[in-house]
Amino acid sequence: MHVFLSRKKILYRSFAMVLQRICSRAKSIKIFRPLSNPELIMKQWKIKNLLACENAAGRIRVMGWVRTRRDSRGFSFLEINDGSCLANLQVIADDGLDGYEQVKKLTTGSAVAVEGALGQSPGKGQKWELAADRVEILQTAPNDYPLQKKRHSDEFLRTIAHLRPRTNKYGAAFRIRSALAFAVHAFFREKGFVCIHTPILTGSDCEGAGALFSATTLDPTNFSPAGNKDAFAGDFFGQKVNLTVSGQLSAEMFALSLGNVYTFGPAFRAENSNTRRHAAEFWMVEPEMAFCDLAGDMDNAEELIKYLISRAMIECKEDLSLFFKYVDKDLEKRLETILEKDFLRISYEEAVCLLEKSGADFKYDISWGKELQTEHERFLTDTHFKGPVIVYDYPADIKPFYMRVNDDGRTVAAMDVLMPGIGEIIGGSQREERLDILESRMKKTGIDTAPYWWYIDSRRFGSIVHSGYGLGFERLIMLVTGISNIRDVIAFPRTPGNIAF
RNA sequence: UCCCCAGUAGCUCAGUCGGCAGAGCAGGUGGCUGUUAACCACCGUGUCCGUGGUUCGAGUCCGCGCUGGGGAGCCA
Repeated sequence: MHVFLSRKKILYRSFAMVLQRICSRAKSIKIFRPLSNPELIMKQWKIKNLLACENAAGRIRVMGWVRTRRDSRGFSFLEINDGSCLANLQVIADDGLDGYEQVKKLTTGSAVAVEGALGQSPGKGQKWELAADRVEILQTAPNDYPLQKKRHSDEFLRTIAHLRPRTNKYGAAFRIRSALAFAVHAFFREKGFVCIHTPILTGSDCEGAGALFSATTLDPTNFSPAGNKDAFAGDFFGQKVNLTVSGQLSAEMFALSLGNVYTFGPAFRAENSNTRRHAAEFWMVEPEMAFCDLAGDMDNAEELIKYLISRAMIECKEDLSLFFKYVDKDLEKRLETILEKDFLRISYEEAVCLLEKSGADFKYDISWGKELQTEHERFLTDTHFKGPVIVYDYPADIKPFYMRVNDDGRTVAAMDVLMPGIGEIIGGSQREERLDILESRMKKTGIDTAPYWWYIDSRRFGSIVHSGYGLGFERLIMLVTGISNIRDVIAFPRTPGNIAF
């Protein structure tokens, strides 16, 4: 049997055998070996690779879903999409095919496996097309398939969130999301950062950032936690437990040991936020850097955003073109501008001064000590500077305890990266590394220090200057794709009252 | 949570001054065609979001509720 196998295949087989022996206990691991059935040896292609071919390949096999069918005299055109790229593969199904009657009944959404020869297409719109000599119908979609060959509203597609990745726009968005997720890891890896997986379940009662989801194994119909201090004594962890709102505090511990670290994971916030920029479950990128001050923090944030945008523009050209063309006509130019220009850096005080002098008619008055409202941020990014702006050194009273108090005693080394159209995409700070000041700020802001003993403790042993920030991953996808609602850049969005999928 | 807007066919929407419920697309049938959001002809489709009210009469006006969208707050 093995006589006819090539050297390469023999090597591959022996490698597979070794691997199989190693993995013998892990039964779920599948070892891929060259198949013996010559019919199955025919290469199965992803459409992305097929369309990128320089020369026509031999007989090939493609599996995917029918996007549309157009009949002609004696044959049908099938547009097949397998999710590997935005483009469809045009398949020519001749009426001489076995089961052509069934092929003629193929509907949008049906699944097929097609075999045949790839050749140059005489028609406009595509370089290659597949002349099918076999069309295997895997399943015909009934005619109540909700996706049609036309544009649907984002609101409607949210009601069929399980099917929306089958559309051009959502398929493209989620391929871009994947590429950017990978790019996040690539960026930090190239810089020598260590990836830390911080806990999802947390015992800290308040991490500072808003309302929390609690996680419990107790039967909610059987106990009433309100006002009962020991209500969770019999629970899994013996205390009240929440879903994390941020990996920052954990990440800091690792920055103080491994140097530069980052986390990239989900965060959960139980705020009743009903906006296009908020979700109850979202993904956040949180670097923490040892021996790094606020300026270094801002440098890293700006570099990361530029890196991610440029990676998307290089790697997701085809998918991005859909957004440039149909979603936001100014998107391409805006992304190019972000790459070209330095992010403008302005202190909170300067920003307030500028806003006061602007003469603009704001709904909310602005003066030193007040929060910058969305309208103020928007004025800075969209009207005044027309580009990304980093505002830093905010009043201490409006920022959390862990941000480092500046020498003036009234501001903290905080920074927000504001993006045109998106608003705040990054929030970060230099962390308070001085034990006494940290403790006094926690007491001043009324935070119970007891559950944070470990965080405070880290400031006792070789405490150093360090900084970090949080990048809202969905907001990044919104920035890159021009999609204006956060519900449309996450697979199955969680917002108040909505968790159907 | 607050403010504003919307809810009519499977989808996207029109519906005038309160007077018989409409179009395009999708779907079905037939035709035509190397087509490409294919094209042409014909066919069917309604809890007008729900509820209460005003009126001879309500898709249309009013109250309440639900759902969705936009904005604000909270934030990433």
